[in-house]
Amino acid sequence: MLRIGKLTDYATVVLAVLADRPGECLSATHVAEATRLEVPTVAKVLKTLAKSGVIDSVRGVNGGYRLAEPADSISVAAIIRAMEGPIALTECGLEPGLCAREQNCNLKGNWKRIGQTIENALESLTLADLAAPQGPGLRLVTDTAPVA
Amino acid sequence: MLRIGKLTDYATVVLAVLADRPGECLSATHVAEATRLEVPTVAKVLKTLAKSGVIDSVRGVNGGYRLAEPADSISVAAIIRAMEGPIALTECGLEPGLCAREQNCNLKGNWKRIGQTIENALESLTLADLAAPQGPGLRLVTDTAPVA
DNA sequence: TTAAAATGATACCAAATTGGTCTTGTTTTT
DNA sequence: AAAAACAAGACCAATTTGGTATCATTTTAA
Repeated sequence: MLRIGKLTDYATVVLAVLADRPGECLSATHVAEATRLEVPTVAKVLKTLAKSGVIDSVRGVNGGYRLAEPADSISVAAIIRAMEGPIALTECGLEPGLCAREQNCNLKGNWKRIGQTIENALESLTLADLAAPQGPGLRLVTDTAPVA
Repeated sequence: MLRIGKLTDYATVVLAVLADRPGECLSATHVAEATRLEVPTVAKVLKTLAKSGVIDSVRGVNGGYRLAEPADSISVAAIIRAMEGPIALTECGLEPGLCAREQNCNLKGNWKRIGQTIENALESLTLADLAAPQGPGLRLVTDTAPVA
């Protein structure tokens, strides 16, 4: 199963809550109650998202977190990147030197392209689309330019 | 990093070798030498691929493995499915009942759609494309119908 | 008929990743 | 000054995964 981590899944749920109350500052505790997730887990997710700039954090009493941008400006790709790092299916697609027989391997470049294509698909899908109950215009525009 | 297992990566390398000699029956040992991978690992990959019908196996002396279909008929999606099972990014996208708050979660359906979109993208890419050194027409046609 | 070559099946171990929790420190408001 | 909330990092446990070894079965060829 081509997969992402559970925390990334949680991240979308958490972000959906924030998207529901634009501008408001919600504490980790509040989000945990809304999502039925454990507080420490939610806190971890929120911190990770804040570190990469997807959400803003406000410290002190009545502090909390809020979206850094409107929900329709936050791409699913950005969320996944925030939680999991660069999007690539194989290590080969990331950095050279990890694969022992890199020079004889004619597949590496193609894996990279596949990853980029998927990333493009996720780039054009936003948090607003995800949060919408059965979002009407959930359209995925993917890679367009032939990768020659 | 949105990822697939190492064995799936190996599978593409292994299949590329088989694609290079259409019709010929290559033993696990031979493929291992060609790919510089360990024999037991290659054997495991080949067996998995054979079980799901991507390649055919021939037992006995001079036996081995060969592609079940022409390389341009074997999709990357089929390879990934053979090695990893159903393509889905989250458990929610697979079977209901795994998520505690499934009924209050408005994201589930959308995750499933994202997974299907990616699967479509991988469906239209074949082993022949992967094996081609710098394949000219590496085009990915993805989900087309708006997911309303 | 027998031996060798090859796959089939299974079990097992070790290591890496991940999910989850806890503790301590810092900031800001009241 | 105290309380509320985030920040940072250490830590542990469990699942998964990669990799290896063992034994059985099939088929060809001498």
